[in-house]
Order: sequence, then structure tokens, then C-alpha cells
Amino acid sequence: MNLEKTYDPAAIEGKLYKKWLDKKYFHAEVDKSKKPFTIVIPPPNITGQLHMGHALDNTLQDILIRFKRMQGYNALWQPGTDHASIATEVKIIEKLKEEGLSKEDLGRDVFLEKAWDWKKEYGGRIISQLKKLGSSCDWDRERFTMDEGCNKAVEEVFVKLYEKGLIYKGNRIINWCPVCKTTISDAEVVYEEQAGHFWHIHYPVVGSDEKVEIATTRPETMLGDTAIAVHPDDPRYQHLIGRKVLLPIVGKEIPVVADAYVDMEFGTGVVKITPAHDPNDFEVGKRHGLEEINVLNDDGTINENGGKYAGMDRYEARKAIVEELDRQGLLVRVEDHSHNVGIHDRCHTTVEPMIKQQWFVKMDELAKPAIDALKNGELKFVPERFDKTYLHWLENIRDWCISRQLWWGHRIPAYYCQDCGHIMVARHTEAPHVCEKCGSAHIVQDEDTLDTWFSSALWPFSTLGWPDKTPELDYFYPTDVLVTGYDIIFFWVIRMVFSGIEHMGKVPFHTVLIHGLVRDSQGRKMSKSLGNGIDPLEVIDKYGADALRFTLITGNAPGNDMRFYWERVEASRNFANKVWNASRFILMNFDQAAEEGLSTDDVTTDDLTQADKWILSKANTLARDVTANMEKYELGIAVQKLNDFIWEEFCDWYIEMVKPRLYNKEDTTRAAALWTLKTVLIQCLKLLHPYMPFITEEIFCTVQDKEESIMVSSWPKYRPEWDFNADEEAVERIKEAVRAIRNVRAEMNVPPSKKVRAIVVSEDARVRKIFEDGKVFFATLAKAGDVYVKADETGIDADAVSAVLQGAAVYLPFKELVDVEKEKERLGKEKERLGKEIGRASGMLSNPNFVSKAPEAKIAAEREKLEKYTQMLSQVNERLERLMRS
RNA sequence: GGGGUCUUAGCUCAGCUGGGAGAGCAUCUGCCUUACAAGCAGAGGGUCAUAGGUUCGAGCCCUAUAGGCCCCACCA
Repeated sequence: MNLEKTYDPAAIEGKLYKKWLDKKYFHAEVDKSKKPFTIVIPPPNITGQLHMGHALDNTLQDILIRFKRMQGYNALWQPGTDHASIATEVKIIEKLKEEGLSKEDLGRDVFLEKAWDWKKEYGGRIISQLKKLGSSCDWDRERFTMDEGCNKAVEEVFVKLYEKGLIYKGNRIINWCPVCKTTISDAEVVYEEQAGHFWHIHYPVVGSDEKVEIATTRPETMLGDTAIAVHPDDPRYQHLIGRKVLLPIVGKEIPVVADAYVDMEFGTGVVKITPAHDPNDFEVGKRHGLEEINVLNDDGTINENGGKYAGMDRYEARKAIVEELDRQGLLVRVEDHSHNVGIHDRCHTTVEPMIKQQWFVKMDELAKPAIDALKNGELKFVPERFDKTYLHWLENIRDWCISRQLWWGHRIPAYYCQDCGHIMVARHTEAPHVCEKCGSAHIVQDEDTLDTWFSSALWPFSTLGWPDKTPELDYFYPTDVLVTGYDIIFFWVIRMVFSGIEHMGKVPFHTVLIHGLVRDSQGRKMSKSLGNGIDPLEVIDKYGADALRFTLITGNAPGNDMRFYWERVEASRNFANKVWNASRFILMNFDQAAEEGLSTDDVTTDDLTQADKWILSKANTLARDVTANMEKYELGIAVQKLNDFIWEEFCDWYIEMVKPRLYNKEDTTRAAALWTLKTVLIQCLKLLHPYMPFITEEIFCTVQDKEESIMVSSWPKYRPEWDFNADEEAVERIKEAVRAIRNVRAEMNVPPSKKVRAIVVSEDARVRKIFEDGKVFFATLAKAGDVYVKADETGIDADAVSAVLQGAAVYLPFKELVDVEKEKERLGKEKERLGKEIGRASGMLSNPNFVSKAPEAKIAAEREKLEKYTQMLSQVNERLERLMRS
């Protein structure tokens, strides 16, 4: 049994992942004897390619699920993909365009066939990439937002909400994308500051010579003006209220209305009102009963209501209108003005508000319990600050426009009678063939599909079988943790919460773990257009999945963005290699022992030395601490502790301590050392497994032959029988002595090859015993030739170099080291340091407020320190005196 | 306009309920010590943005200021 000298991830990752799949370790079945732990994956778009955001998101989920699985939970990570209606439809249209075709050329049915073909071809790509990362999803349960079950759930929800009056069809102002030619929700509109203009225009007042000056950023919309508005209290315009102005170009008389919406301070204090193309104007229009005139076609050109401008593009029309106004002398002036423009987040087109008849979800009633769920603690965000984001959005929510003028998606289950216009909403199995009102057989289904988030909102229960009452639904719902980026709280998290409460009566998960963005090394967002994205698959190829995962978790707090550096991946890879080599060392020694017929089978804790007990004790508290951090989702802290323990305590100290015992065949504690090495290694591997699944599995299976996989082994628990406090303290003392000697050697330039005699002097028998017991490893670590432990200084040269410890001193009587002046200087520095420590502690203790108000334990600790340093100082002084005398 | 967040070593970031400032990388000095040079042993480097406040005690809590980032709103 041997391992290569350096860890080669590529050689094992594929093999191990296959093993896990073959053994069905990822698969969870309903089992009432175990507690479930469930995570639903944020379903990646079928158009997607794995990027760093996915890598982070899924690493976090995999860590949690592997952790809980090892803890004995029946862990289900429910995977699947999202049909991503608009994203996918755009891709397919692009592909058709290459063939010189449009979707209209194909017609709905053929287009959908193409879309499904596309899904078959590319939809699985991101799934196979997730597997490379090590994701332990239950692939047997993979779902798709447009599979039969999800379709059924969508239909069910639509019908139920319609029947409850929570879904309605209405003529309202919506966001329209002239390129995608569909409505989009408020959440899909992003705002971008753009340099624009403020056109000041004169509207002549009817029946007088007066002209009213109006400022607008979108002059073309005046084709749809049906009023102008002033503030009811504005003294400048009181005389105009109720009169009419002549709308230039159109030549129509429109009223002057008074509305508090108008800001007197802004612009000229007069606003043109275009109810059909501005959400605020729309409201004003409703209050004053104004006519709504839509002047735009779906592609953003001016429609027949625009008179001679009909057919022009919206920006062409803008230019033409401004020119015409100028010609007529009605253009007062043009100002530069920078303003925010609504952009479609997908295609970057400027969105046009328009009035259209669409389907909406009424939000007030649904939002309320979702707000309550957070307030009463049924739902919590990690970190907590995202509570505000969530609440603010829900408290200001507007009705959700759910209909889309797209073909790829869930077709709205509404049917219209073409004769009487009656609307019927029904499940497709009950689709009406005749009008229930007039009996006509001219029935057509709504052409539109649903917003893609309508189906993902149901994901936590649709994937478990809802609306059917499946055992899975009963057992795994509600799920436990949802892991996602802060950027989709609005799109997805909120909608899942209110959907879960509405349809299941329970919040879909108790915790939302939020992570930030992975940025490039300069802090920029990784994006296709910048070309600064780093492909996670490339990282996996070069350094392994474990190194990638470790990099994404280390040094990051929940909700914070992080920067990605190759150097950080290298550091992770180095850590993996460290684990690998420590294991290799242990295996080599086991092989050696086996050859000699030495077994560790009968080792008990009674056989352990203080060093063994020390590391065991540390490994024990490590398990407790790491578990506690993980329960609190402090994965970055947990992984840091693992790294520090494995590298420093285990490799740099313990393994070095144990070497002399392993290399000495006469040593009676060899078996105990081997047993401890293996025990602590396995403990570390288990704790590390969620973070670095591959390397830990490979080593685990090599190191021991009882269990077939670390994945299904048990998570380490705190064991009182490993609680060796006294030994922990003892070894820490020896470590302190070693450090002191190393410092002396470094300062005096003594190379490790030069062995030094070390004499430990202590009046305290207990301290002497500690050093006696630890003599073997103390000598090795300190590169000391011989170690003597004595009760007093007799026989030690006065000019020997020494290091003062707590309750002891170490002398290094080495001829080449003798340099009295240098030694005085060293001791002087030490004296100064101790003086400062004493000053600090005694300062605190002499403060009556501290003594009376600080907690007992803190005061006791300070007293102890004071005592210790005082004692050490007196030793230093003695040493100095002795040096002076000599 | 509202909200959030950040400002800690040269760089990137941790720092859990307030109780002696940490890591990785980089720099410098020694080491090919039979697990690992992807390594080992050390070192240097910080008025924790600024100013106040609360407290026996503040990187951490409060207030203000400066600068950076993000989200929401969208005054035409």
C-alpha cells in the first residue's frame, strides 16, 4: 500500500465519484427511523455553463449535505434544472437565425420541438459539470421545471390561485421589452444611468397667449399625452387648473389637472401626462379619468396613434418630433440631463412601460405571511442582514406580472370563448371544449406562457411530488437550508417562501444561507463581455476539485464577495498535498511495523504517552469546535481551524514528536504512536471530508480497511475519554521550551546539524517529570544531543546560554555559544518584555474598578499571569546577576 | 431619496457573546533534518479610516465625518 509522492487529483477523482454513484451513497429514500435533512438545489438554467458562482453555491451545499449525512441524517440533496424560458428561447432563436429562420417561420409546435431537442443536447451539460465538482446530489431524483410533475404543479397552482382570486387578468402598465417582445417583471428591469437630455417644450394654453413650459426626457411620448398636471398648491399655476392646453404636433386639446404627485421643485413644476407609457402617469390618469393612448407597437416603433410618425422607431420619432417642435418655435431649450433608464437585464434593451392586458398575481395577501414567517423566526437568513432586503421588498411589493409572450415555458391554462369572450381557467385534463357560458365550441387557449420563476417558486415541493401526496413530500418537506446568492433573493427566495406557505402551509426551509459573488483578482464581476471569467473546470483540471472547493470556502464570511486568485488555489493545493504526505508518512510506518509483526490492535489509552494524549485531546476539541462552527454555517472559520490543526499541530509538531519513537525499534511506545497517528488522521479526514471529499476518501480507504467509504462513516463527536487536560498542558510547556531553544539557535546562528546539550532546571518536581517524560521528543525537536533534567544549577557554567520558562529554565552549555555580552543583551530584552507583561497585568489588577466589576474568571486569569511573569522575571534577574559575577 | 456594507500587515481577507491583533500570499534570514522544497525553522511588517461617546476594558457596541462598494426607489 503506497501513495505517490505528490497528490494527483486527476488520478482519483473520476474513479471515486463513480464509486459513490455505484454504491448509491447520494440516494436518499424515505426512512422514518432517521431524521431527514434536505436541500433543494437552485436549479441551474439548461443554457448554463458552470461558472464560479455555481461552483461556490454548490460547494456550500455539498459541504452541508455531506456533513449532515455523516452526522446520521437521511440527507437528500434534490437536484434538477430550470427551463429558463427567456434565456433558452433567445438561444434557440439565435440558432435559427444562423439558419436564416425565425420562430414565426417554424410555428409554435415545430419551435417547441426544436427547443426540446436543444434541451436534450445541452440540458445535461451543467449537470455533468456539477459532478466534476464532487456534488453529492441524489441524481436518481433529478427533475426539470418542465417535466410532467412540475407542469402539473404549475397548473395546479395557477388554477388554485385563480379560483381564490389571487391570479387575475388585468389591463395594467407593465414593462415591455421591444426586442424580446414580451412583458418582463419589475425584478427583471435594471436601471442604468445614461446621459440624456431634458427638452423644454411650450404647450400653448387654449384661449390665451400664455404658453406652459414643460420639461421631458422622452418627447416622443407626447403623442400619447392626455393631460398636463400641476401641483394643487402651486401658486404659479392656480389659474390653469381646469383649463386646457393645446398638445403640440398632435394638435389636440388636453386638460390641465391638479395632482399632488407633481413635485413643485422639480423641472418647471408642470408634467405632461402619458398614462399609457409611464407608471406614475398611469396612476394620475386613473385618478382623473384620463384617456390612455398607447402609441407604441410591440417592436418599439410608433403605431397608428402616432399620426405621421407611425412606423418610425421610437428614437427616430424622438428626433423628428424635436425637430418639428423647433421648427414651430415651441422648443424652448435643451438641457443635458443624466437619468436612470430601465433596461431589460437579459438583452440590455431599454424597456418601455406600456399598458397591456396581462396575467398578474395579487401579492398583498401572499406577502403578509411571508413577512410574518421571518418576523416570528420560522425563517432566518444567514447572515442576518439580508432580513432587511427581504422585508423591504415584500413590504413594498407590487402585483407580479406572470404572463410572457414567449413559447418556451408553461402555457397559461386559460381558455377563451371566441364568441362571448368568456375566460375559463382549467387543468389541461379538464380543458373546456365548449364555452361554459354560451356553449360555443370556438375555444382557444391563451397563447402566453408563464414567467420562468413561477415554476421555480414551487421547486421545494414540486420536486417532491406535489400536488400528489407522496411519501417524499410528507417526509422531506419542509426542506432545511436553501443556499443561494444575494442577487436572487427577490427573484426566487421570496417567491418560494410565499408559495410554500400558501400551498404547503409551511415555509419551505428554515434557513437561507446567502453567499456573495466570486470576483476576479481585481474585484471585478466575472463576465463574458469582460472575458475575465475563470472556468472552474479549468481549475479542477489543473489543481483538483478539492483545491477549488477549499479555495472557495477559505477566508470568506457568509454573504461577502470574494476575489479569486490562482495563488489561493495553489495554497489550497499545497494543503491537500500536505494531507497527502502526512498520510503517506503514516502508511509507510504502518507498513514497516507490519513487516515486523507489530500491531496496534491492542493499544488502549493506558498505553499512550503524554504527546499522544496531547494530540488526541486537541483533536477532540477540534471536532467539537469545527462541528459548532458548521452548525452555525461558519464554514470559513471551521475550515481555517482544520487547516491550522492539521498543518501545525499534527504535522509540524506531533509527527515530529513521534519520529524518534517510530525509528527506534526498542521503543515500547511505538504501537501507541502508530495508533495515535492513525486515530488522529482519521479524525482529521472525517472532519475535512465535506470540504475535500476526494482526497479524504482516497486516503481513508487506503489507511483502514474496515469501512468502505468515508462518506458514510460517522461524524466525530466529542469524547470525554479523550479529554487529557494535564497532558495538554504538559506538552504545551515542552513546546514552549523547544521554541525558546530554537530562538536561541536562530539568534546565535547555530545550524541544526550542531547538536547541543540541554539542561532543564526546575525546582518543581512536577515540571521535572514533564520534561523527563518528554525527553525523547524534546531532544529531537530542539536538536539537542542530550537532555538532562535537574533540580538546581550546580555544575552548570555561569556563562551558559539559557532560556527562562515558566517555573523552569533551559541551559545550553555549548562552548561555541559562549558570548557573555550577547547573552546579557538577550536577557536584557527578555527582562524588558517581562516587565511590560507585569506592568500590564498589575495595572489592570491595581484598578479598583476592574477588580470590582470584571468577571471573576478574568481577574483570576490576570492574577495567574502576574504571578507567572513575576516569577520568570526573578529568574532572569538571577541569571543576569550570575553572569555579572562570573 | 431610503437601506445595507466595507475601510485591519505590502496584497487578499478572517477575527464567533467586548477581555493581550491573526492567516494565506509577498519580503528577508537560515536549512536538500530519511512524509512533503507544493517543504522545514525563524524574522520583519499594523495609532484595526477619522473624531467623539458608552464601558473597569472597544477592531468589535453607539453617534458623527470622510472615502469605496452594493441593493431598492425612479422627479417628469
